[in-house]
Amino acid sequence: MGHRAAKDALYDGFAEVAKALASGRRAEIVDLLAQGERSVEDISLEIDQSVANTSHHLRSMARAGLLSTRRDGVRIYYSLAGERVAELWSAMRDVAGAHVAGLERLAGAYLGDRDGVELIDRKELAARLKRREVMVVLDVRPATEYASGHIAGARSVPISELRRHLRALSNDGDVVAYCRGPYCVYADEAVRELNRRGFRARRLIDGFPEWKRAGLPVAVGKGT
Amino acid sequence: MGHRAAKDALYDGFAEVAKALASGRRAEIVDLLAQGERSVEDISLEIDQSVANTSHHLRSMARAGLLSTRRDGVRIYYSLAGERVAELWSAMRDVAGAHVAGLERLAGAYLGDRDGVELIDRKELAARLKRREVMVVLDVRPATEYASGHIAGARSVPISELRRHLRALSNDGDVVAYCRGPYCVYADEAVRELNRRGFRARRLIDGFPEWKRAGLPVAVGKGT
DNA sequence: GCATTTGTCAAGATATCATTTGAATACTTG
DNA sequence: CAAGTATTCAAATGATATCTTGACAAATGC
Repeated sequence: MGHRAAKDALYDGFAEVAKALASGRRAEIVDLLAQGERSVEDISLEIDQSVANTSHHLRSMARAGLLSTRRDGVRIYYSLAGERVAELWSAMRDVAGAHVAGLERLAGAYLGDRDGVELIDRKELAARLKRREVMVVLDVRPATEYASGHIAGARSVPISELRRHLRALSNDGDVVAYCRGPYCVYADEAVRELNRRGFRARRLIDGFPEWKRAGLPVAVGKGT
Repeated sequence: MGHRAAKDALYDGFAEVAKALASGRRAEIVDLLAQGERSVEDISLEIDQSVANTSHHLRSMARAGLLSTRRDGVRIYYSLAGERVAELWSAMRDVAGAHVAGLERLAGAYLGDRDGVELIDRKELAARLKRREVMVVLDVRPATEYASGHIAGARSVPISELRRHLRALSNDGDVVAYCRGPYCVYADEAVRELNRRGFRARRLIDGFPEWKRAGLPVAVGKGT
């Protein structure tokens, strides 16, 4: 094999990783797994695809080194193969967000009108938590995701159960909601609902994976 | 457009970025541009493709937000569209290196036997430079890449001119060679040649872009 | 103006490839 | 062995990516 052929082959090898991510459905899977491990069936429900098709996508990403698996009884759990994969996904999302023509339009179509949703960044939230300000932080992801890791001090209030919890929320102090990441709808919905009910609510600008990767305080388990 | 359709469209948008990187030749281009901007013809020579085909690859990556352009007279210079793109490439390379089956074999075929090439990591080299130890740092990339940015204190000795410079190198103290990145051959070749001539030579484990991104001291210009 | 240099575009040849579905198969547990 | 879960297979579908060739465009300099 000549020098050029060897170089081409090597870079084709790198490109395998990009190929594995070059599909919207697989991007959804990676985004989901950034929250923690999930079973095949679980994933297939979340991305609205058949189990067979989902399995196919998962296998091919695992072959490319993006995912790893763990068997527990009759179930197989997939997760990201490492920290670096999460960073790869985050970089890809940022690059797309910064430059891809029309991505803003697509995000708008999915997330709805974001004008009414006030944002708070990681740094400010972290500082406020550290100063122990009076403030409620709501993790509006499904309970299992909360259990496998959440912002230290946050309460689990899945978006589907937000209304039930509204009564118990005190109306003084701010409310901050967060979910899976910058393009996740749950926190937007929560903030809009809370604002309608008279709370001063904001959403964290991104989500839990970014918080954790920044080395900020996290907790694990079902909590209270 | 339904909720599901909107979500799919958004994630297809993210996947565009991966698609743009999902080819070995385009990966080579990004790796090259991580060293600094280059003209179309220059790039086409480096990746051994026709100008037309190279232009095509460049345009499609620019559309995906990975590259930006600048015109200077009759030439057009392409460069990475931002820091985040360099990070994306680096994450992709690392994930591939850590997991892709057979990548090691491919790297071996391209780089040759690496057993004889001793490595030094960024941290150690930075510490030694800071302590002002007696040591020669050689930038063995082409001179233009050196000029557009290099490790502070390094000397430009393109691999093609290494032999001519050997005589002038003092034989006490260590020699460290570096080039474009972890999979670049130049530094390997330099270290092997230097070892044959009786120097104690090592290669920096990655390359200049990683050094710069780590916030370590860099310099710009032709130097001495 | 006109030739030169450099890059882009359009069309086409070629060779595959990716996605999805449904049925069959494997693996683990009880 | 039966039930539940995941993978694989075969096949249909509908493209898609890469590269080449040749024509065109934009800037420069004579």
